[in-house]
Amino acid sequence: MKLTPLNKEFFLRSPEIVAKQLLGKLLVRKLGSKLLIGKIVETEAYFGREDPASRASLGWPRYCVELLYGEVGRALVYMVHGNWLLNVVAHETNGAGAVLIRAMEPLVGFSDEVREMKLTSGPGRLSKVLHIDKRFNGMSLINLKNELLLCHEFQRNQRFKIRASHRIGVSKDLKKKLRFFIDGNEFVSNIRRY
DNA sequence: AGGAAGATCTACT
DNA sequence: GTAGATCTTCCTA
Repeated sequence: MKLTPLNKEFFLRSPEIVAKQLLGKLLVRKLGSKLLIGKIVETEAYFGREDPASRASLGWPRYCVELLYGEVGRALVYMVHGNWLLNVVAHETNGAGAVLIRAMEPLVGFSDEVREMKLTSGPGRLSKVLHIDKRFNGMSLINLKNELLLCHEFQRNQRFKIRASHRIGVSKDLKKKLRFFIDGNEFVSNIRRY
């Protein structure tokens, strides 16, 4: 079981593509001597200022907004309704955007409670279980030395069906469906499965 | 000091 | 599927 972080080129594409490609990839958290590994099963894509749901549309300078335009592969962590949400910066060269990681399937290092209570489905709960907070904002997620990373799956080329829906909790959404999830996976967050 | 925020839980039609 | 209460921190004034 070798951990190979995703490379920068992976994130140098449209957030929509990256959101789909992230499904099935691994989210790895080093917590002291413990190692927590989960498989990403649900994501959402956010674009630049043309996207009314993106923080980029709020204008800048503003917390987090600069990061949307910055180096890809970095974490973007902010608080919404008392929950920390984990995003990764992804966009084409000179673009802006990010992918929100909404849910994962616990694979390694998680307690039975986490698995039974589905504590990794939903962006807020996921951050709580992984102890992700503002400290991670701006940190690279593709540096093997860091405590939080995005890695390739252990067995590549696994097949699964990707489904799409509108983004959750967004007041002004785009016409395009930008929430993606693995069909049939029980750790996809319950609300609006289709 | 007040309000907003990409959430979550519960309880309805 | 929608609606409300409550959630916790950050932004703006």
